[in-house]
Amino acid sequence: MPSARSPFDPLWVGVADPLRSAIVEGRLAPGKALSENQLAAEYGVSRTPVREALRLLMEEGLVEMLPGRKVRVAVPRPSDVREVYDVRAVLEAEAVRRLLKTEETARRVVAEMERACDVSDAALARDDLTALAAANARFHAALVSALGNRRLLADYETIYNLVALYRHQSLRIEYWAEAGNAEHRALLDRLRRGDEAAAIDLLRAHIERACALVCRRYEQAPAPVIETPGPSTSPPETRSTGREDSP
Amino acid sequence: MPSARSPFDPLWVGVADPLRSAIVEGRLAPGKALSENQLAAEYGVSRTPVREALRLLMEEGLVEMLPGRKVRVAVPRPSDVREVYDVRAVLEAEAVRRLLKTEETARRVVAEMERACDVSDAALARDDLTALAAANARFHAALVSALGNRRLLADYETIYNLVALYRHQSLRIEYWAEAGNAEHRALLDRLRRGDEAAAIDLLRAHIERACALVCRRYEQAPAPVIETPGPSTSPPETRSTGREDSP
DNA sequence: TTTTGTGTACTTGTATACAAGTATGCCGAC
DNA sequence: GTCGGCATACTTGTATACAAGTACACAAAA
Repeated sequence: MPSARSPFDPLWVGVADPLRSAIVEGRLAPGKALSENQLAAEYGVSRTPVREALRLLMEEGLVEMLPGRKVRVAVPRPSDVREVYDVRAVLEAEAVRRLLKTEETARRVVAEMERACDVSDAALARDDLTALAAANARFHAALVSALGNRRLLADYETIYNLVALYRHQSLRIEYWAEAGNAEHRALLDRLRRGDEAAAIDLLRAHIERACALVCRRYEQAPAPVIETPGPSTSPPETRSTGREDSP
Repeated sequence: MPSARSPFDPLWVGVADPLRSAIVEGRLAPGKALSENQLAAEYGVSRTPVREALRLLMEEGLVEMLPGRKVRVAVPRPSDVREVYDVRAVLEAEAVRRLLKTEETARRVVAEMERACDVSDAALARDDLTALAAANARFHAALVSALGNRRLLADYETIYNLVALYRHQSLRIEYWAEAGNAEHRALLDRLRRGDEAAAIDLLRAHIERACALVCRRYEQAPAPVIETPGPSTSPPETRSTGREDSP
């Protein structure tokens, strides 16, 4: 729930929100050049709100500025990927620790995570990738809610957006979903038994595996090419007919 | 070291940097209203760079926007304080864990932390509060460097700025320095012995105590008054003759 | 005295104008 | 054909102009 955007919000949220979605959902590929003028024309506002939106997305790491001051969708380097996954590991591990501190919280959160797993399985069976991604997000959101700290939660959301960006360019969603859900169930098992150390080990291994997979992908394709502008949210994204991930 | 600001940097860093320093160092009190026009005049630039600087500082939590769209130096609420100290505890605890993972790193970092403690003691003996604050920062920076993650490090720096802001309004620096340094030495002892659990317990207790102290202060003085503008970096800050913290 | 209304002097949000820098493509010369 | 140079069409950074909203003070009326 994107926290109820009112029509009285400043214009830049009306630019930042859809732009963020477009990047996170993979409709805007990494390396895509973003022109202030073009975005302004696209969203029917002037450059000023566009600049503010871009600056926010830069803070979030979804957009980056090149030495020549040109702006583009962030092109992740392996070091970035590793750091982001590392942050995720730190936050989720801490969530596990806090989760297990009080039995009642543990029961509640684990139940919610389990529901998310079920939904995830169902979505996978139906081949409904959108629902699957949502269910996965719900699983992690439930876990991380145990942090009980709005600031850490917000950081986690930012990080999770970056993970989504990385993943879109490197893996078929079916793959990580299938492999991931089994590991999620294993984690739930450890949580139910209250085995903190085992749960955290599992979590770290899970995240490290995902990270390695993504990193390998980026090392294979190290070309940080600046793509030509063109209308930014165009669905027929030139070369979009074939999947890009057959090994 | 503020990472070598070149004269070719965009103008807003020339606003954001001194403004951040002024807030963190306590020259701009929480609640102080910040006017774009006034800041623009003060720094000899137009409103545009000022706006970008303010937006950055808002992201960092040093500045906040009121419902009426007025901007002021952040006035911490107890819940904010608790969350910030909590984030700090999470990051420092993780740093301890990583620190103790490899003996060589542990030795190096602990040595650096010890040096910082010595400098801190010396500064305290000389009553040199500036050097003392710097030494304290060095102690924590050494610890947190063990995170080995630029992103976490940056987050920690942001958090540390907020802690500085909170502290300035609530405690005499001598107080927390004196109490803190003893606890720092105790932490070093646990680290040297490689006792992770004890070190983390100590750390958490240390941070929680500091947090409680600050929180209590803010609960005593709950008035989030908007101070009248006036020239922002004025040293004779109206009511600045007497210390505000005799209990 | 209290209350109400209005004007004024602020505030920020947005749009636009201008300046400067950079890449690109074309055209001519070799 | 290839290379050099210039013009052009971008880019962003900054300043300013305009609009709209808010708060406060002052004055007039009850």
